[in-house]
Amino acid sequence: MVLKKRKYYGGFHGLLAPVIPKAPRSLRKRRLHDKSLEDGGICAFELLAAAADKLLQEQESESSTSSTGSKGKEQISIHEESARHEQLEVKAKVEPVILDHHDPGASGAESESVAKPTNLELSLKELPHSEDDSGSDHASIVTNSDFIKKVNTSLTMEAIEDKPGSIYDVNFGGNRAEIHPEVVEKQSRGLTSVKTYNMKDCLKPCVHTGVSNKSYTSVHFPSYKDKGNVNINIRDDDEKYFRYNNRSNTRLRVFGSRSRAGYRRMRKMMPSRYLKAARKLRGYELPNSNGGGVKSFYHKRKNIYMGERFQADAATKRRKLFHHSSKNSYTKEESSESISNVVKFSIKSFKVPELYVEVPETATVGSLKRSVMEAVKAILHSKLHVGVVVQGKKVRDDNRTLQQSGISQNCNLETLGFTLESSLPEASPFLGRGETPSCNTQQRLPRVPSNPIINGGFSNSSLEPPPPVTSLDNHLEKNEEIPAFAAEVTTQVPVEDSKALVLLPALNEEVLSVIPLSEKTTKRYEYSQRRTRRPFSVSEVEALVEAVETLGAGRWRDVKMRAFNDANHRTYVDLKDKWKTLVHTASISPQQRRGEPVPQNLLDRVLAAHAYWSQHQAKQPVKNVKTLEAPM
DNA sequence: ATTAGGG
DNA sequence: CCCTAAT
Repeated sequence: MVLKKRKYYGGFHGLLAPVIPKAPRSLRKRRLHDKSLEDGGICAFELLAAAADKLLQEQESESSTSSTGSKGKEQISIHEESARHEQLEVKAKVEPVILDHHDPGASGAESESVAKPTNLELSLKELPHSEDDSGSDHASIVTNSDFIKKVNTSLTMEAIEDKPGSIYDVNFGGNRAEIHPEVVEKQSRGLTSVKTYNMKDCLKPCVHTGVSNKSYTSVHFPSYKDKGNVNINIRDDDEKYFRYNNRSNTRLRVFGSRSRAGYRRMRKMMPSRYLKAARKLRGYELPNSNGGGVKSFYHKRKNIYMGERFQADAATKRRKLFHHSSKNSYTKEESSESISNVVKFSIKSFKVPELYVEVPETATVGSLKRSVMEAVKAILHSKLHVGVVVQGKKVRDDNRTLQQSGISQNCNLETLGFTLESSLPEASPFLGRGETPSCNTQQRLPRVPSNPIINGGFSNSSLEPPPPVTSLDNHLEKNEEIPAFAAEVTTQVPVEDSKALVLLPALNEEVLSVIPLSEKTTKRYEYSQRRTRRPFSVSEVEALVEAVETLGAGRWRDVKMRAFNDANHRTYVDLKDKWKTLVHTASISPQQRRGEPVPQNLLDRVLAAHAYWSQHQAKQPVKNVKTLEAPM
């Protein structure tokens, strides 16, 4: 309904908000010395980066050595030196089957399909224990793997199929292999530390053609600070993901699930309550519940032809739910024995606001690493706060009791949520670093405040800001379906009464590089941005007054059609509101009025019409317009 | 989808 | 303008 409403009159003008420069960059300047860097949180990311590097190096250096024997077998070993040190080593032996020919090549010499074993080794060392137990335990970075898929040195894992336990396409710097999740087994070797996971030896030549635009790589680092939990999830839009978890024990898990590609989109477009409903419908449960923190969404795409309202609406609703998108999984237990009911919460994980990393395909892993790092730092640098969300509403009053807040034994778990919110300075601080604008860093629809977007500090983005409508092309391969993601990253520019959808690249450069959701920034962008303000012009007021005089106050739908049928950005609700303000304006002294002054004669008419319709049954069908107009 | 009001 | 309850 609402959606419809917006669609109906929506148009997208409202979305045509000025591009808001978003991007804090100053943060990038901060170096590894930052305290936050030393936090576990950051290390986690480093791990990722390190892993990527390792993979790369291994791939490049190893030419044909099969260190572990079994050929055609992938192996990922995780060494757990000790829970204390949390030194982890992830080894992955992969026998690349084919090198992507199209690969511009990490090393041009390998442009042929060559089967070479690759030994991948990751060392996750010294996961720092955090000093404080505050909420910066988790950090999540979600990247659209499209950006790195074609990077020779990238590491990507994506589900090839949309079925549970389907095959994962693993790309280690150009070497591709497939992994069958269901075959992954854990082979614990002793209490000590080496746990090996064998992926079925199903390496198969896999030519990478095109890219699934639905792929997302998610790296999740739950609190490893104090608990040493580290999660690395790599999932695609279909919600499959690999996860490395070193909670109490090291585990590697592969999750496969039904397609939830749309879920993400849905989440962005729908009010949480709807999402919940959707989830329920599908009987889907967030992986989050087990600490994973990876959310998936089911989305029912709706036809949209006039985007403004639709998106605005969706975004808007979304925003309410999770203040900062940081959602968490937790469990609540009840105590039947307490004197006064006790509510126990077992929060298994927090998820920081999602971050989106957007980098050119040509970016290097190193760049990606830096980008991620920046993002993490941005978040961790700020103080984190915990928010409590009950039934989609944030409980701001810390003095309220749980009971008063609706958090009782009987409360539905689904209605309770915790969020981690960071209070980063302004986004601007993160901008900075004159980096080459990444070709397509774009802002999201004005109405859909973007998630933080991290613009990798890549320098070779030769891409020009894509022209309006084609901007999406940069993100999508021709035949690919336009993912919601891309759409959301698009910026629309207001066009008076235009129904055309105009997508523009964000203002160039100053493209934000890192926009972590933060108390402040998020507030501004939240999940949705309010429509750009568009004061009524005198002529509009005049039209409105005229319409109300004839139709009466209350028949806004008719007023809309009569006087603003072509003004897509004026909904009947807007007209109703405007009338309200007009009545108010007309009743106050001119000195108290603001904005473009409305001719007194119009205000007089407003008062007259208001008085008139207040006494008459406004809603009836057309009345004697004369009656009213004469007097006026 | 609209209307009516509060925020 | 946004958000919602109530139609």
